[in-house]
Amino acid sequence: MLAVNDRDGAILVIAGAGSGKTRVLTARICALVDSGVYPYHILAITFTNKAANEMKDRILSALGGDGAGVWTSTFHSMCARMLRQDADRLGYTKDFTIYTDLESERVVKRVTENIREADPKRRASYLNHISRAKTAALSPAEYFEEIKEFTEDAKAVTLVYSAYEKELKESNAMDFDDLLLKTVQLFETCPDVLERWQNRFRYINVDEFQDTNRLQLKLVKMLSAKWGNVFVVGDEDQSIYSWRGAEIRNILDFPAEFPGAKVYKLEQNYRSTKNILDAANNVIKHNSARNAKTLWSALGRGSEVRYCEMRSDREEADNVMRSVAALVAEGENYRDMAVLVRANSLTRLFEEAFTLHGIPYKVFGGFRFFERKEIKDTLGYVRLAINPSDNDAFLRIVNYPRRGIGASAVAEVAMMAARHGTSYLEVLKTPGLLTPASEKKFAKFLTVADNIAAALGEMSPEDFMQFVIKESGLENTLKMSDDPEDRNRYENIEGLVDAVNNFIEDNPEATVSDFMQSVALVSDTDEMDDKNYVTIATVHAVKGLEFDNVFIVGLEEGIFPTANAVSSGDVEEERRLMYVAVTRAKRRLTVSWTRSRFRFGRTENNPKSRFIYEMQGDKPPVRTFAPVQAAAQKSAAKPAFSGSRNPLASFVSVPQRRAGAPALSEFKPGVKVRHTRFGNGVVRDIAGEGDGMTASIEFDGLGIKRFALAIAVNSLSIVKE
DNA sequence: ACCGAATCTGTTTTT
DNA sequence: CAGATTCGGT
Repeated sequence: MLAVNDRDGAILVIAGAGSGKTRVLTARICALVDSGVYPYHILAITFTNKAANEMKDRILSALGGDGAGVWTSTFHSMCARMLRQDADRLGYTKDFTIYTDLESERVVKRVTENIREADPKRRASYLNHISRAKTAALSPAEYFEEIKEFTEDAKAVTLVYSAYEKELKESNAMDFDDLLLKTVQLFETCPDVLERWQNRFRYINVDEFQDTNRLQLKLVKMLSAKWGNVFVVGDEDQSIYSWRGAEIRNILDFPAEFPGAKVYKLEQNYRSTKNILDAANNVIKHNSARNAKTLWSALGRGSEVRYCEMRSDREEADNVMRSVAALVAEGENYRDMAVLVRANSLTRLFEEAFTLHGIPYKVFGGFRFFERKEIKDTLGYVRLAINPSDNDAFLRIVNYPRRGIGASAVAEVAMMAARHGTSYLEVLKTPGLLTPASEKKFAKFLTVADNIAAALGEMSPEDFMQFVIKESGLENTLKMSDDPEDRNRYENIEGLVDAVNNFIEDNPEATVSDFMQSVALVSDTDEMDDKNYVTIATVHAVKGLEFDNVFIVGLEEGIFPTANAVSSGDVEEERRLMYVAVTRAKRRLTVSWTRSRFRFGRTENNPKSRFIYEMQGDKPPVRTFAPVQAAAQKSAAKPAFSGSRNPLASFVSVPQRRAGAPALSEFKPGVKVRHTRFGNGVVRDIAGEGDGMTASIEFDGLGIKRFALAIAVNSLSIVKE
């Protein structure tokens, strides 16, 4: 291919959906190496860690050991790695903590309480402003000048921003935007560092360029300034992160930014059948901010797109569940199916329907393992051991588990820390700063923190993690607790040890510190694997992925496009999102909407999405597949199977058991159980055996539901009396 | 300091 | 509706 063999200079490849973007990038890198470029001099930046790893694997299998020198990573991981090396040049230590937005939110919340002008309710807005300011590389004072004319609370925003910055700096911490911003600043203030990296990265390759922001563009420009070899791939029609600061301009203006750049277009789609592609093209052509291009496919027409109008959200979930079962009956695999939603909250009914009928699934987008409170709390101890200045970690764990330390005691520490310009932990360590009564209160905690910090350098990551769980007192507290939720929490914490193990297995040289960094930067899709389950995900989470069978659900005005987009009149990004959703499908696409949906405690009746009309194009309205009404009603009253004669059992594949899941033999009539979604229940009846074993469980206020135990066991625990 | 009950509120997407 | 926050009682 032309683009691939064009070695030097700036090159932009506009690559339509399914046109083999990643393949082009990999082929390009292999071609570079073949032409004599040292792999060591090649940088490849992707959007997710998973994509980075996949690319690395592909390069390795194409080039063998030679490929190992190519550096593949995301912007954020790359910056974190660079900053670790030279953090001291910016006044941080190498052990700086990466604050995810959860931490940022906590900081803003705390900071807001001490600022008279600030309204605690506008937290989200402040965070937004801070991110925008950083992405524009503006200090609080500079940002104030920018916004003062049209922002009512510009003063408050500025105060919160600068207090936030102070907190982070004092905690030796950086947020996501800082990772990019501080790297740019490092390059600006330390030309020697920049030159070192320029000499290393002589060929820079960037995937998903349409989703880069200003700082990322700046980084690319700085790094490539010496050699001028930049190869970027992207598609403005798939730009779906403008709300996070991504600039479509980066790709549209690439030729202007990099004079002499060559531009290639890839318009052949190798992924989807013609019917699916027509639908995608029909949707996207309604957008104006784009370089017109039309994807074409050499594949056949394939199945018609299915349009399903449902009466209710439950019926919609039921319909998808049935379709999945039917497809599996035809020989399709769960792993080749995806249910795509606009918002996380819409996944719920699908989870319920799938659980109820024994269809294995995984949800991506939304709450992640590492965001669970108990996990965050446990990691708080690790954070404080690695970075003793991390005040947010201190506040998180100082009274968890309960040590009788309340707000007033903590306030005393905060005051002394401010007065003496030290970290909270340092206040505890310095004799005489606190009243004797407080000092006594904190003594236990201080010992724990000291012991954990001492253990950090002495133990293997795995032993250290175990030690933290014990020493912190979490093990005792949670194991002693009679709240069944706590048992679950403890199991999750134990899962953390597994996570550390897995990480060390993949990176034998890695330290706990490396693990912590990876935790902050993992994304949902990084966890995807090839096990046999249906993917339930937000459209954002499946960018770059493909599935044979795709269901796009909830296609109603106000949902997809969202109410916000509709009222602000800014529907183009929603349309690109729809385009991304449609183009995930290879062979079969089903879209559905419903006339009534239960949301926020009330029933909504929204008209079907404008995207439905657009998809259908000039073709006569495509036949709408009505739900099987009679059957749907019946099924709502009764599970689709009963006893051991489970018609699904023959093709249900059993997912991997969650660690600590109860043995199937533990389920007997009369046993009390807890389901992660349905709550507490009692087993009424058991039928079948082995993997085909099913249980009827009566839930408080929800009636009796029947489960395929081998699958549902992951969501069930036995409640011990 | 801590617990539970009453009350409020917010609901798009995430490296 | 569910999660967070506030409040009042111990």
